Amino acid sequence: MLQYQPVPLDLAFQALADPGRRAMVERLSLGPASVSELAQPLPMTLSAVVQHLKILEAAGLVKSRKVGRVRTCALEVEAMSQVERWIAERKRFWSQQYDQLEAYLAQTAPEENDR
Amino acid sequence: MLQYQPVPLDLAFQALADPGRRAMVERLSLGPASVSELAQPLPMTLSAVVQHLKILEAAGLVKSRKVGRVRTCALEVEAMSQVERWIAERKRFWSQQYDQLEAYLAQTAPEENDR
DNA sequence: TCAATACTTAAGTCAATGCTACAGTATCAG
DNA sequence: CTGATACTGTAGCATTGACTTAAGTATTGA
Repeated sequence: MLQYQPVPLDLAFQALADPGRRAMVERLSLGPASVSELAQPLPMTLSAVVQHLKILEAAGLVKSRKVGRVRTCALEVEAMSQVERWIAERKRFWSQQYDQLEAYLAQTAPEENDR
Repeated sequence: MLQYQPVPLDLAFQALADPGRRAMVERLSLGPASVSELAQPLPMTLSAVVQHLKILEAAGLVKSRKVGRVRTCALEVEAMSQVERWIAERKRFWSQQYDQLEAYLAQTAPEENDR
């Protein structure tokens, strides 16, 4: 548990940017599934699902194993946690104020406006 | 505090997928900044930064106000929280097991392997 | 052994993205 | 009033991304 050199969480954010991929993650959050099971509710070919799966795996968000002709996939919770942590840390700093923008502007110039 | 009609977090995830945009968010997590301040450390034109800013604002992650000729930007913590929450909820379900994939496979077929 | 199942891989297409250049438009300071 | 400052907006362009179709390769059940 020394250091996660975590495939820069760049890949994770990029992977989660796609709605189809997020749908796959949602499905996997309920438990492992085969590629076909992942594909079944999605409006795209199996081929496309396999491609998305590769992206999720490259991002470390999903892991899979093939047994016989079936590939079973599962969520990698740790990668999810990394993303979660990044957000939590950005929030920590300035998150006290109800509305930081107004507060900041009021502090320097009183009563000015534009958008 | 009735209901956040939250600009589908699709936009938020998409916005955070870009490294430049995440850099802007990181900067803003330290406190409000002008457009030029946001642009200064980034290897792109001001014009590009403004475009990224629009995407962040459309996603609800950033808010801005123009006073005089300076536009001041700040993080919208609530939108960040929504993203955080989505991840937390996906993690909740199956996250107990150390390695859910192996556990699941072991449960159905013992000792088989491929990748 | 043979057909069906469950992926896999490779092209190829088409739209969305991330930039840059360039041309403004409002302030602001002197 | 003038030149600098701080954006703003629009084209144009080179990539990247999300799919599809088509052609496999293992596995499995009868």
